Amino acid sequence: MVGMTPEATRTAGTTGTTGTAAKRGRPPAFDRTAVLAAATRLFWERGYQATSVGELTGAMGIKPGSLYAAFGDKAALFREVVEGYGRSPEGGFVGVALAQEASARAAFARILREAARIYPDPTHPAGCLVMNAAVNTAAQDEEVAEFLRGLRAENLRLFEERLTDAERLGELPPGTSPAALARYFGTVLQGMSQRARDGADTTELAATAELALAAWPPERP
Amino acid sequence: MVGMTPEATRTAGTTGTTGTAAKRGRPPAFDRTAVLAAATRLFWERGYQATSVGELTGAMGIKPGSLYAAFGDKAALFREVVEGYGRSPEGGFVGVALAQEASARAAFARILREAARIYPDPTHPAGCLVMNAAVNTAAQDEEVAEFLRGLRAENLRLFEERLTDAERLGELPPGTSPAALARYFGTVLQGMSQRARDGADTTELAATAELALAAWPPERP
DNA sequence: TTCTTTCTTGAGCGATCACTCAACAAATGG
DNA sequence: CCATTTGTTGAGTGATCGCTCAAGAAAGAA
Repeated sequence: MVGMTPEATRTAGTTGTTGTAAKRGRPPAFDRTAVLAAATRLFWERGYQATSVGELTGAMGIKPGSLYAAFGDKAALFREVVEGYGRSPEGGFVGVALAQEASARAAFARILREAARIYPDPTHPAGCLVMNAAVNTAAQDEEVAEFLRGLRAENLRLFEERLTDAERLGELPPGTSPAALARYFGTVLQGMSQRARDGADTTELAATAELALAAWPPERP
Repeated sequence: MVGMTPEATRTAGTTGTTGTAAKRGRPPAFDRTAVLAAATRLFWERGYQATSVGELTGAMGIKPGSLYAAFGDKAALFREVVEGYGRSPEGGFVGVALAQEASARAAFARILREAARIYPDPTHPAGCLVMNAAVNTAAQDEEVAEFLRGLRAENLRLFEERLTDAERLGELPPGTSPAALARYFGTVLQGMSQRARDGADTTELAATAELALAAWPPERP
C-alpha cells in the first residue's frame, strides 16, 4: 500500500496561471496551497491521529478520491503539511533566529521571546504543530510518531551545534556543556508550546522566557 | 449518556477477603486494582483517545460488558485511572515534595530532580500521564481534555501558593513574582515530561533540572 | 473529431470504534 | 428450597475509520 509514492503528483504553482508549459489532462479544481493550509490548521489544532480524513476533506472542500489522488494518503498529506509548516514564519522562526543572530545568546533569547509571541497567537492554533502532534500516537501510527521524533531531534541537534560554536568563542557560562544547554532550551520550548495549548498568553510566556534565560548569565559587552 | 454516574460501583477492597460485611450477588471475577493498573499502563503509554476499549479489555483480561458494568464508560475508567495515578509515587511526587520540604527552593529542587529520575524510569511508560494525555484530543473528547487541563491548572495553583508563601518569607529572588516563577517551573516540568517521551534519560533530565534551577539563586544559609 | 491523460465524483469497501443487551452464573437472604 | 442481587458472557448495535474504484468530465495532442 505504501511504497509506490507517485512522484508525478506535483502541481507546484499556487494559482497555476504562471508561464510554465501547459500540462496534459484535466487541471485540478482546487488550489493546492489553499487546501494544504486548511489541512495544516486541522492537524495543528487536533494532531495527526485525532484528525479524520472526513474532517480533512470537509475543511479542504474536496472529496476523498481527490485527496488520495493528490497527496497519497493521510500520512503523506501530514508530512507535506509539516514541510510547509517548517517553511512558514510560525514554524520556522527557530531556524531563522539561529541563522541570523550574531551571538548564541542573542539567538536563544530571540527564540524564546518569539515563541512567547507566536505560540499563543490567536490567529492560528496554539503551540508548535510538531510538538503538539508529538505525544500519544497509537501503535499503528508509529511511523508518523518516528517522523516527528526525528524532527524534534534535528532541532535539538541544531541547538547543540550552535552552542558548540558558542563554547569555542567563550560565550558559554563556565562549566556548562553545549549539549546540556541545548537540551535545556529545547525542554523549555516544548513546555512553552504545551503551556500555550493550555491557554497561556503572550505575557505569561514572555515572563517564562526571561526566567529561562536567567540560566545563562548576561553577555559582557 | 453521561450524568447518571452510579455511585454504587464501589467494590473498594483489593483482594476482597477483608473482614467487611459480605456483599450480595455474584462477586467480581477480577481484582479491581489489578485491572486498573493494566488500564493505567495503557492510558499512560498511548493517551486517552489512542487507547481503544478493545485494547483495554484485552490488557485487563475482562470483556467489554464487565468493563462497562464496573467502570461506567471509557471516560469514567480514565478518570478513575488518573485518580489512582495521582495517589501513586510516580504521579504524586510533586504534592509530596511541596508538603514535605521546609523551604520553597528545596521543594522545587526536589521536584525537578525527582522528575529527572521518575519520568524516564523504564519500569513504567515515560513522562507524566496527565501531561502526556494533554495534547491532541478530538472535538468529541472535549470533556476529557477539560478534565486534564483542570488537573494541570490545579498543579500550577499549588506551585503559586507555595511560592507566595516563600515570597512572604523573603525566599524569592528580588523582582520575581510567585506566579511567574510557578509558571516557569510548570513549563520546565511539562517540557521534561515530553523530553522523557522522546527518549531522554535520567542523566540528561538531571542536567536540565540543574540548569532550570539556575533561574533561582542559591539559598543563603 | 478522436485519443490520451488527468482529475472529480459518488458509492461503498472491510475494519474498527465505543458501547449494549439478553441469557446465564454465582453469590446472599429468606 | 426459591427469590434477589450482582457479574460474566458472546453476539452484535450503528457509526465512523482510512481508503478504493469505476464512471464521467475536462483539458491538450493527434
